[in-house]
This record gives sequence, structure tokens and C-alpha cells, in this order.
Amino acid sequence: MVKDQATEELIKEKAKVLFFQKGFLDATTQEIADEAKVNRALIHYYFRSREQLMDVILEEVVSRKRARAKAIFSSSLAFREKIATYINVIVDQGLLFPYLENFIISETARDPERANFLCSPARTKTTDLIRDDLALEIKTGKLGPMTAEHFMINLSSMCNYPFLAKSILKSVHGMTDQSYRKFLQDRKQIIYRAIFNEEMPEVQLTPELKSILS
Amino acid sequence: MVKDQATEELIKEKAKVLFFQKGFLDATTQEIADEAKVNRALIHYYFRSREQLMDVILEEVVSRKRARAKAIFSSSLAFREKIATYINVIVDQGLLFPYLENFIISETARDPERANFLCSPARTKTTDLIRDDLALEIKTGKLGPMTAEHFMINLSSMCNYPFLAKSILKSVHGMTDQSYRKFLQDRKQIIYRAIFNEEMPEVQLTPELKSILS
DNA sequence: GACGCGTTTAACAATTTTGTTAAACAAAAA
DNA sequence: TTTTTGTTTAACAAAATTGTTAAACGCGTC
Repeated sequence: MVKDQATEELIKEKAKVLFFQKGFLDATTQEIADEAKVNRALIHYYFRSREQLMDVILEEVVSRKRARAKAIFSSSLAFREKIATYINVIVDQGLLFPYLENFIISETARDPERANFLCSPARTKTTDLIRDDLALEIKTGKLGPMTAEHFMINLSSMCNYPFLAKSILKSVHGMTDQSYRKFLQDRKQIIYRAIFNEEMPEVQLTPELKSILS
Repeated sequence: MVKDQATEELIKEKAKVLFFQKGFLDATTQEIADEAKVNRALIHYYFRSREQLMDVILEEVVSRKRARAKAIFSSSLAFREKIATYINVIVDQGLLFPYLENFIISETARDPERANFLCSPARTKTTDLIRDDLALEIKTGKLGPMTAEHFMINLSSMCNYPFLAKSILKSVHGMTDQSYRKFLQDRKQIIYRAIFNEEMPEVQLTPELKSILS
């Protein structure tokens, strides 16, 4: 026999619900166990320690994020379509898992070592995948001069920050949950136009790409 | 007699060092006491509970942030100079207190109630202070159409996110502490150009404004 | 049915962390 | 000098949280 894949997966899934959807970023092992309706000791049985459970979850979610980005940026889409798709995917994911970015940010801030082995510079970087396209945009004067790094960080800043600062934004601008969601939908257009100063195009995704991003 | 202002202040100051500069976002009362070289019970004597100490610190730092923004955006500077100044101030503050944003984000995420009484929509909002200027920029075609809210959030996203994601950015792009600081300095120009698509102007601050922002 | 094996549970132990309190201390007031 | 008031300390208590363990359980196999 092997370890019960189902239970192990259940624990991870329910922990993710707590972290990414309910926003209990410092949920205790007991709270995780409760959410999964299992005995707390099982968490230690399958993951040894709370720390290791966190590591597994962090690794999974960062991998997935990276896989998505890679799929988009190495697809056959036109450059601006890639960006449009990226914006759509990030914002949609944010709406689905509102605290996922908070989790990543807070875990990597708590222990920067984690970031190192999660995103070693040796990996395929999205910045490398867009460098040529970006250079062309800049050369033809369609975009101001900047490195691929700055470009990607501008992009992900505008996509992610509104989720990180959710409570503040909601209260400063007096938004309800509903108007906040509407606001985030609008941002897709806004972000694209902030970057390219033109309307965001409709993008047809290949079924293959669609499935990777779902 | 009154409570010893000096000791109370010392505790707050040292707590801020831990939170904002050293990045120990979940420092215990003992660690705070150690940093301030005082007995842990003093923290309870002056602030009653850890929670209340956190509240006081959060309130102070958000107030100060808001005061700065208000000073800039109600100054006599030209609109684009205001933005240039804002970018400079935020990035410089970030370099000085690298984890300050992490603190605000994580505290307001942990308990959204806090955000409500920190930034009630009744207050003077920076968005209101730029609305007219922004409308003019848009009307004259210098800027794509967007609300003041989206504009401000684009701006603060690009200013703040790089600090929040510090560890990830450093490790993805293989930066040292030094090259990361250089990178952030460069961003001032980059952010300004991303918004206005032109070089950032030199701004002369009035001595009064200078002192508020120091 | 008894055995073996992975899974699950309840109970326990250890640690960490917060909060309380009584007493010591320092300095100004009486 | 004694008293009073506010400050600081050490010791204690209580709660929360993580990690361990021995026993119970379910189930397929001998």
C-alpha cells in the first residue's frame, strides 16, 4: 500500500481554500484539519510538519503560475495578444483566488530563502521570452525604451497589486464586494491601455492553450 | 506624573525597525522587547496588548503616508510635477523602509476591519485632488481615458509592488542587494514614462513641502 | 480467522507566546 | 523623612500551537 493519495490531496486542497480564498494566511494546523474534516495528526503524518506543508503548497502554486506564464509567452500569439491574454489570466485568477498573491508575498517575505529555490534564475524566464518582441516595439517607437524586466514588472504590478491591497482599496473608495469585482474587470482594459495606449484586442486562444490556462 | 513618553516612543520605534526595516512581520512581544532592550511587560504596561500596539503603529504609519500624499497633491506644483514627486517619495521611502508596505498589506489582510477605520471614504482622497487635472490631460488627448481611481492605482501599483515582491524579483532576476537598489532607482524614470510617455522633469520643491516629506 | 500494513484517531508532551501580578525601584511631593 | 505616584522588573499563569505516540481501525492476503 501507499499513502492515501486522496486524503493527502484533500488536506492540501482545503488548506488552499483557507489560504487563497478565505484569506486565513496564518491558519493553524487545527484550522486546516477542521476545514478538511480530518484529525490534525494526519497533517503531520502526510507532511511531517506545518512548515513542510506550506512549502509543498507554495511550490505547487508557484509552479502552476510559472507554467501558465510560459504557455502564454511561448505560444504563437502576437506580442500584444500575449500581453492581453496574460492580463486576462492574472485578473481572472485573482478573482477566483483573491488571497493567492498575499500568500506568495507573505511566505517569501517571511523566509526569502524559499524564493531562491522556487525561482532560480536558471529557469526559463518570461522576460527572455518577450525580449525580442519588446525590443521591436521600442525600436519602432511604439513603446518607450525600457528593459524587459521593467516591462514585466510594470505589467505584473498593475495586475497583482489591486488584489494585495484589496481591503484598503475597498475602504478608501467605498466599494462593495460587487463594485470591487466590477472594478477589477474594468482594469483589464485599463492596464492594457496604460501599456500600449490603444484598445485591448479580442484574442482567440487555441484549445490547447485554453486547457493549460483553465 | 504621566507615562514616560520616551520609553513608550522607544518601544514603538524599535518595533517599527523590526517590522519595516528588518522585515520580521510576525515579531513576538519578546522580540520587540529585546530590540528595545526593555522588559516585555512594559509593552503591556504601555499598550495593554500586542494587538493594540499593532493598531497604534498601523495607524501612525498610514496617517503619515496619507499626510505626505495630501501635501504633494494639494501643493502648487504642476500636475505632472506632482506625479513625479509622488513617485520619488514613494520609492525613496521604500528604499528606507523596505517592508513597510508588506506590513500594511498583511495587517489589513489579516483583519479588513482595520482598513475601514483607517481609510474611511469620508476623508480627503488623493483621487479627488487630481480629478480635475487628470480630466484635462485626458481631454487634451495626452492620456488615455480612465477614472482617477484607476490612474492612482496604476501609479501606486507600479511604485509599491516591487517592494512587496522583493524576494521573488531578486531571485528571478538574480539580483544582489545592490543591483536591486539600483533597479528601484531606475524605476522612478520608468514609472513616469510608463504613465506619460516622456522624460520625468526635475522638480523644485518648496522648503515647506520638503520638510513635510522628509 | 489471523496476520500484515497503511491509515486514522485520541491522548499526551513540549514549546511558544501572550497576559497578569506583586514587589522593587526612582523621583517628586508632602 | 515619609509618602505618593508612576515606572520597571521578575515570576507566574493561562492559552494556544505544534509535534509525538500508542492504540484502534479497515482491508486485503495468507
